[in-house]
Amino acid sequence: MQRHVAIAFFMSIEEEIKQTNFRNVQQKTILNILFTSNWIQNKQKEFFEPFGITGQQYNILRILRGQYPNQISGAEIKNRMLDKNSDVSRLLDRLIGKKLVVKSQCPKDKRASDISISETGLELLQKLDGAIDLQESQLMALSPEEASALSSLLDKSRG
Amino acid sequence: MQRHVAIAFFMSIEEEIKQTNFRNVQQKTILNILFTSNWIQNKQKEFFEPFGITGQQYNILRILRGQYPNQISGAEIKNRMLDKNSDVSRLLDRLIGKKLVVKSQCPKDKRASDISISETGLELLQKLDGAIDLQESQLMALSPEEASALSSLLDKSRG
DNA sequence: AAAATATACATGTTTAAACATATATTTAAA
DNA sequence: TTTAAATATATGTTTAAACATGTATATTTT
Repeated sequence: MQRHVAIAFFMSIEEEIKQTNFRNVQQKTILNILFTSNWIQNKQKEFFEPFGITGQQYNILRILRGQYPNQISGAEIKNRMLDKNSDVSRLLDRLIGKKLVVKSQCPKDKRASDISISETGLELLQKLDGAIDLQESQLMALSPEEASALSSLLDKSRG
Repeated sequence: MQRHVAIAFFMSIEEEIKQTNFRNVQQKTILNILFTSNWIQNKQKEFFEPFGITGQQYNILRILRGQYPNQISGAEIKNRMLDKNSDVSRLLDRLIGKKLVVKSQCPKDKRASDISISETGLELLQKLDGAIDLQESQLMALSPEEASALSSLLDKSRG
């Protein structure tokens, strides 16, 4: 049997924000979540830049592909978004401008709109898929078990 | 001996963003970090609003108090911030406008500035301290051990 | 059915974030 | 020592976030 030793180097939150005194471990953890979120968003911005979309726009495309070929309303998109404050109306305008999304009035409820991802949008996502998996595995340097534990703790933390 | 049973209800990330199919657990965890960060920031915004400051401004005041009575440069503040893209120059302008921060030219390096928290700023933080502890313990509904495990996993995830 | 209320979305306005560029000063190189 | 490169910060400009308000349609109440 062969033994494998993985040595990983990473910076603690203390090093990242040069702070060692926290009021308590809960505060430190809150700062760590905010810091890590910014860190992920910066990596994503870099990644998406050559494709001409933002992380938030990708988020919407991903939601729409999940429903494809069904259409959903703007309100439903908002419900599913990571940032519940998003200005969905104008985010969609930009995606429609890029021909990645199509919108029509909902016949059953004329206030609402039927939104779906376009062929062009699907093609873009398809082109991104492989790269995304790679990028995400690099972004999240944890084993499946560790990632799962992290996700559960986050769920619980929002109690 | 008495037994205590704590029953906590919380929503999983699947429920929060109404998505059950993730490409892998790493992707789910990334989305959970981004979602939880937004969630925290929304709670913080609500909390800080009556005090007339934003979460980012509080972050700077906290950094400056950590150095008090020493002064630090704008660049050093940036190094210690959660969001390394912050526009420190104009964030400081706003804090100076509120008389919470004072700035002078650094005599040793005339390019740089010496920044410190004002008496008014210290008083504001002092007024906030108790409320912050309470708010943070509510924001982070985890035991010290769980919070610590969460923070460690976040550190490791940025490998 | 009429009036009141709620909902889905759009849009106007104010504020701040993002990004590039400019300026002064300091440090390093030729 | 003059020039070049780097650093600290300020500022101009473009873009998007935040917040309020408006408009049309739907639902509920009386």
